[in-house]
Amino acid sequence: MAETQQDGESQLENQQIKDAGLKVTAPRVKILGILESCGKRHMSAEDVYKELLSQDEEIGLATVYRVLTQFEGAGLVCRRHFEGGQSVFELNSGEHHDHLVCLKCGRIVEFVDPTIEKRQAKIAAENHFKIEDHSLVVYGICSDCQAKG
Amino acid sequence: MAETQQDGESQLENQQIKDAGLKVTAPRVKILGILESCGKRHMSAEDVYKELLSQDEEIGLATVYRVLTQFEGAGLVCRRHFEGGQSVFELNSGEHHDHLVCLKCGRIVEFVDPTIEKRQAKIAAENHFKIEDHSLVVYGICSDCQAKG
DNA sequence: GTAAAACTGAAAATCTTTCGCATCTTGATC
DNA sequence: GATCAAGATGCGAAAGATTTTCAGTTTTAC
Ligand SMILES: [Mn+2]
Ligand SMILES: [Mn+2]
Ligand SMILES: [Zn+2]
Ligand SMILES: [Zn+2]
Repeated sequence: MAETQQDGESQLENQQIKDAGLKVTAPRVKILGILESCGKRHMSAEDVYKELLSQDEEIGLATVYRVLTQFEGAGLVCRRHFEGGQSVFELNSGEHHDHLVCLKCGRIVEFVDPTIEKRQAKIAAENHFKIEDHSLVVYGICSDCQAKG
Repeated sequence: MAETQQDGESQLENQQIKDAGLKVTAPRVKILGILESCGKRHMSAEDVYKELLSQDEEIGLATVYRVLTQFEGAGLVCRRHFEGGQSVFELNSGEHHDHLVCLKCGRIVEFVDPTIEKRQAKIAAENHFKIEDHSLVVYGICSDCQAKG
């Protein structure tokens, strides 16, 4: 049917979803599209849901959570647990990075520090842990917020 | 009255609570006592609550959360947000440290790495953030769990 | 096309944490 | 020690985030 037809941009998402081993469905295509082109790199499920609402999409919040969790399992997105309630999701850029978060405005800066990564590996090894993952978040006040008082 | 009498060990807790600017009440003394002598350095509110139940103490879960939050505000304990729902609390040893957590058995190893601390400060400074705090958790499999398969 | 398998939205259920409030304690004062 | 106001407690209810359930729908393989 005509409704099944997708606009050009969706072809990319369709393929990514297929490659991830998931079936191509409207909610998945839509949500991936939002993550890719919404401007905000770090979004909560609620953020995604609101964006869907603003686009008059009939997708429930439960579905948003379900799809984001599936995307996480498939390696398409990463889930982050910063301070303060909700998890935030971001497209998996392929390369690991850590975060600097402003406690006032929520601004996020991403960074990678090879020295820190190496030290972590060393610490894990010294304690006979097989390292699987890590989470480093530095909290502070960004320059804008410092200026504002 | 006789019920008010406290055993010797409690004197220490009483003083710590007073020093923190809090009134000395049975739940506070009991909870601080558990944190100090329960053996587990990192406990969830639920863990503390269960320990209280096992000691036939009539203290509600809401009170446990309230007291732990007060202790946190007073600097007596630190709250940690590891993966997996519940926050865990530990006595404030005075000196900051980070954690290595086993994903299989939950075992926790504490560590401090001056190199990492310095790099974090540098990264914050480079991005014009006034650093306030940070959270570093390394997840892995401990040697025991590796051996078990 | 068809049917099995996978997916969906809405509502209900969980899980952790916090609130509202009537009742009880603590600690300072007489 | 008795008094009393400020502060704490316990309980159940509520909140907020996320997951599960379930009956109807869609996708994909043949
Ligand atoms: Mn990021
Ligand atoms: Mn610790
Ligand atoms: Zn800011
Ligand atoms: Zn282990």
